[in-house]
Amino acid sequence: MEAEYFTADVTSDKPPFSVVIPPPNVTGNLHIGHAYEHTQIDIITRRRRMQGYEALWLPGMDHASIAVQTLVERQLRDEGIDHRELGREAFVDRVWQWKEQYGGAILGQMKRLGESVDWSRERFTMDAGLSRAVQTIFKKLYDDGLIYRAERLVNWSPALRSTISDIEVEHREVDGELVSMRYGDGENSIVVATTRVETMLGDTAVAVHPDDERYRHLIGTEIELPLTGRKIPVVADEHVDPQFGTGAVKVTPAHDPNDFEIGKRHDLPMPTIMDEQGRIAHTGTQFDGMDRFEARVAVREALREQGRIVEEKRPYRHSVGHSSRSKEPIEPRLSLQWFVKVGPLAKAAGDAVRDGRVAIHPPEMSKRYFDWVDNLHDWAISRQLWWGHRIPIWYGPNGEVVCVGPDEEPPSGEGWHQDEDVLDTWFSSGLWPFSTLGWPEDTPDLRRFYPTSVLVTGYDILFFWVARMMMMGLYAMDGVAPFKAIVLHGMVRDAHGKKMSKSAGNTVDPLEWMDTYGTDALRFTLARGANPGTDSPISEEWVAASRSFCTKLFNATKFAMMNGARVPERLADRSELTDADRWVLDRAEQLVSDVDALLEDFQFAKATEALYHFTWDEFCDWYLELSKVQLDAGGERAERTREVLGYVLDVLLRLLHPTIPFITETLWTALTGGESVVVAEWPKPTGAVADEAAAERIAAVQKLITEIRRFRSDQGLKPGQRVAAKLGGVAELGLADHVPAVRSLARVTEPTDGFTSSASIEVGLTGGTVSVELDLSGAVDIAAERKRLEKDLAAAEKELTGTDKKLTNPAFLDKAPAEVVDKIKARRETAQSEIERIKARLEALPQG
RNA sequence: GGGCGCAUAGCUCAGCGGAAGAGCACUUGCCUUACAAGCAAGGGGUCGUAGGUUCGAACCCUACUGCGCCCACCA
Repeated sequence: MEAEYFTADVTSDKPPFSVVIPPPNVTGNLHIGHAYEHTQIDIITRRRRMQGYEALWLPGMDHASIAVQTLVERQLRDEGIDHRELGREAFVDRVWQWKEQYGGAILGQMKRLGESVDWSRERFTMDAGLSRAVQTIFKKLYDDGLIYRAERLVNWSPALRSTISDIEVEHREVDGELVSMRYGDGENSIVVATTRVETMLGDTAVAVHPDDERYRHLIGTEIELPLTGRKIPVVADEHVDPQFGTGAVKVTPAHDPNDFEIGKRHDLPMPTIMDEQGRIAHTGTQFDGMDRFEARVAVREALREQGRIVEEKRPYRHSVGHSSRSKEPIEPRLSLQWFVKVGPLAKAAGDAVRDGRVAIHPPEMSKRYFDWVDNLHDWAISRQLWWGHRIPIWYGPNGEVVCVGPDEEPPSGEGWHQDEDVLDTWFSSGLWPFSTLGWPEDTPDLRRFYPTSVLVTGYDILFFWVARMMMMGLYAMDGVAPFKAIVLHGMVRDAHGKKMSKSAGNTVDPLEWMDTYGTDALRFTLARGANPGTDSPISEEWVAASRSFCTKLFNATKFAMMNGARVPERLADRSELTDADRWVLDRAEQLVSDVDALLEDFQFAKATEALYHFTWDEFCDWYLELSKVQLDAGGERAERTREVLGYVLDVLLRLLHPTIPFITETLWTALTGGESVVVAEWPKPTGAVADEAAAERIAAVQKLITEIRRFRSDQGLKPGQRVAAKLGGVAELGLADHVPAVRSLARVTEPTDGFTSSASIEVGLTGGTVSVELDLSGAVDIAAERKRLEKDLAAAEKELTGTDKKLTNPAFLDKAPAEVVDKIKARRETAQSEIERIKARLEALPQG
């Protein structure tokens, strides 16, 4: 157990900080999506810990009971065992075996991601403690009249032989058929249409609109229902749209939601004509025992033989609800189920976000949330499964119904039995933020960590889980919402933004990448793609690039330490530091405040990007190179440089630690001699005022060096080849101190006695021009030089035209803010002088 | 049927009213004493189309086109 990661040093006065983390995949695999999510959570938590908060995770597992049950059923089937014959208790044992088998693997994988969690078994769901929480909340809801039992039409999954909830139904467009058929005969006949012909066996009426003249004479009469010999009434109902189809609707109350409502209004019988596996049953016809799809064909052909088929449209494209777990079309089925009355719960859940007590990141996602909680149907919570929390209701021999609380003895004796159903998996998952903290007991954890600080999860689970936790939390915890912030991320996609799926073959195994490139490289890649609320593509190439970054960081630290870098007690006075020192310190200062603000706002991608660019483009490419010159100078200068190197690296490694914990731990402890960067202090801005003048001089040096390098490259000089050069105008611009740096980085040496200027370049800087004369001691590539100058000239002329156009526009001068006008004016002047300079150079060039 | 989002360099994405950006890929030259998993230099975009607002639009508005997602009990 890695307790030191989150329980050690709990001595600060910082408020507690807790995070709810979603569970890994029930199959036991660490999916790349989980690596993505857990990386974000770990970044948040590690930063908080460095800031001195007492940070706690509430890890979850096994919440998806239907999926677990399906998996174990499949496993049993592979062994040739029908789980129904196994019996309930033996089945539950199997599930526990399954958990033992896969649970451990998941823990190992999480640890490799660098996560620091108490994975002790007590925190896992389905344990006694959590069952107690489930029982307590059920009883409370029951006593408050928010749980009721009713016969309703529910979504039935014939494959699972269980109810599923509304949100577990996926609507998909499928090619079906629309069959119109005649009921009754002659004058007393009506044509109705359906996509599910087999349901006609359960029809108990035909409905028409009350004002529909075509059918007025039939209302109240009875017509014959084919194949069954039954007589069914024609009823008038407002629900029927006279414009649609024939204006007449067959009514199957037990197998269609609309028809159920019509059936209730007209007090129609509601025969169920299918069994729990979706086979026709109890109709007394030859179709009994047929599967529903088989029956669809058989019934249609039987009607055709009787000449009752009037019209067929095939294919007929329409939307059909499918079970999100087992993928087959769901069947509306009439059955007795337990429901939660969600009205007051959903209202509270909506209000908590509406009035700002809970913030959703990114805020655009709030609308989806409101649409959902504001239009919620009552929640069917009973499931006809064996794995899950059983409904704590006992039935007595004389029709008694008793809800048993956690400290109550269930009634025993002849004829008493517990409800066979288990609760919807989201019922217990909704309790997560407080049941994991020991609720219903009044524990120290609960007092300290509820409400939790932040929930990080995918937007795909907003309705399933987030909204449930909101409802349950607010209800159980006296109106205190379970978290202060909800951070929604997108899905990890492949390199081309395609959804990852096993069938598309574009899934990735994060463990393989971790082995090849390192865990930090994977984490860095995932963090770099983590823009709130949007999907994130990932590819192996990008993980490789992240590994390069880690290597770069390693080498930079190695270089600094080889040269004696050390973290100073306190930095030397600014007057003892060079422009380069001041510049890099100011940049680091800026980085601290940028990264801190971005992480505070859960902008992982931007924070990671800022760290990447500072490390590579500023620290490595410029400061390390400049520091070589300063180190060569020796003495105090070198000593100060070692301190700046140490200081900046220390800050940088601490800033990077939440994202790439492993390499930063190694480098930071080596550099500082500190115990562990995990418990190091999170960098804070020092409040130092940036030295603008130093920054400007460094920018000038960078430009000068780049221009010389560009010239060298154009002239085909090898990077290592040193060339004598005279630098003119340096002192006038206050850059005299930087000459050694320019010479070192641009690889130009002091002119010697035989110096002959064979080429020269001029670099325009703010405040003046530096001229560089080079002794190439050989032919100068005049064509290349001309080409380059012409390109620069074209750019400058374009700039002049653009700025001129603005400055000659009176409306612009009149209406644009003064600072914008000044900026454009300055740009125009620069362009003007550039053009003159380049033109002079071109004229001076020998003809070639 | 309702709602939301996205169209910017070859690919993946930032930028969201005042000079078109990054990473990868690409071209050229380099084993320059931290790093070839590297260094240096460079090429590449009328910011989906058409209108409008504005001194000024990738950015705001309208329409259109093409993608993607969510929600939904019309036979």
